[in-house]
Amino acid sequence: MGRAPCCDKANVKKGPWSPEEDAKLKSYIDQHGTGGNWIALPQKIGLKRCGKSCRLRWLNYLRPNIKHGGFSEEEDNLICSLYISIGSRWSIIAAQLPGRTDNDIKNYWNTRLKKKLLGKQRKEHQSRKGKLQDHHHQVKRSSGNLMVPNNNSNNTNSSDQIHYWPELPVLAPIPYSTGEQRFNDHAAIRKFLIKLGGRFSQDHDHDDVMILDGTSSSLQFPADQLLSSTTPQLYEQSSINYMPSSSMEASNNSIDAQLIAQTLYNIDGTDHHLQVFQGQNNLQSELGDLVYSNPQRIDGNLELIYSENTTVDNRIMTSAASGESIGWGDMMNALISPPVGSNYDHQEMQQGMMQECAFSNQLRYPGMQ
DNA sequence: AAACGAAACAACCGCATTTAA
DNA sequence: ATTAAATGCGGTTGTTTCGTT
Repeated sequence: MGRAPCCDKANVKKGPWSPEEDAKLKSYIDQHGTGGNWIALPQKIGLKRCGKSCRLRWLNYLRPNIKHGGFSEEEDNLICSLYISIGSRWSIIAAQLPGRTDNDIKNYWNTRLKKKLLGKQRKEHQSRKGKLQDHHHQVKRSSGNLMVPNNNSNNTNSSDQIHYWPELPVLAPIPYSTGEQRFNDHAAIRKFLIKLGGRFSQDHDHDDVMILDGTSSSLQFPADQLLSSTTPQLYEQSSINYMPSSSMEASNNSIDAQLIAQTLYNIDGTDHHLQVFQGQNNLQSELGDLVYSNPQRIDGNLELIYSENTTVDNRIMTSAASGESIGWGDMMNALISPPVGSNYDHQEMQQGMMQECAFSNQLRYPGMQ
């Protein structure tokens, strides 16, 4: 048995909205609000529209302070950064961009932003391909631990650091340009992170305090998996206490929560973003320094995020280049697992990572195994 | 000027989640 | 606790606009 239809399909108008319909809907909602019932609303005001259609029209076009088009570089960066972190959760991404709707952002991503990034990426890919292969062989010969860059090297050119494990996308801080509340709001952060799978210590018996942007929410994430994989260790920094969870069941949602927390942390407009890199391996520190001392690198095009040597492997680039859509699963796999069939030595790479993480964890948690 | 294709935008559809009875 | 309705979301499709030939 199928689901009951939300409206009488035969009696509802479809297609573009006329100015009259818009006016009717807008004036009613302006005066009375939605009444908490979209399904009943069209009948009330004599619109032959499905309630869902009314809702969509209101949310995407009629409600006040909606912006269309003219995305700034700042917005581009934020969208890309969040997409990398949480995937195609457009409503969440939209919540970070005042005046933007999820539909708008989704369309913008699908029609322009993705191409813009991939165009850049492909150019980079071509120019670096030869360089990368040469250097990879060199490193493999000279070092047993790929995670540890040569400390003697003063070379901060990112193209010479690309042989190590991919860093997470890191963005220069983007100051909020409006007074609108986003994740500065305690309740919003809480709600959002709970939704993504984070837990608050008041719900459990913990006193761990994680502070995002000065907000003293108490959060805890089962983050073991990420700590032993690719994520920079954000959580133990001076403003954030991370306690590794005893659970090994780090869900995707928890990973999402961490990633977006990190993303938001990185872009929250304060200067403590540099702490993200403390306690990490030298490479990540250097990359952090590099990024923040050289915002041009990522300004407007996010080359770091999509450079072929860092986060996105050939599987994605191939599918993207051929016009296929890139799924979040693919993206995550590319971030968390090494590229299969690439030039990287998978096991060697992972082993190096594990060693490096164990070492840095030992430094940070001397008493812990 | 017409035809065509690509890009951009608007809206729909179906599924998942939330809410209320 | 259960269930149906309402809502929200993301993927997809349809339509319009723009640029090129």
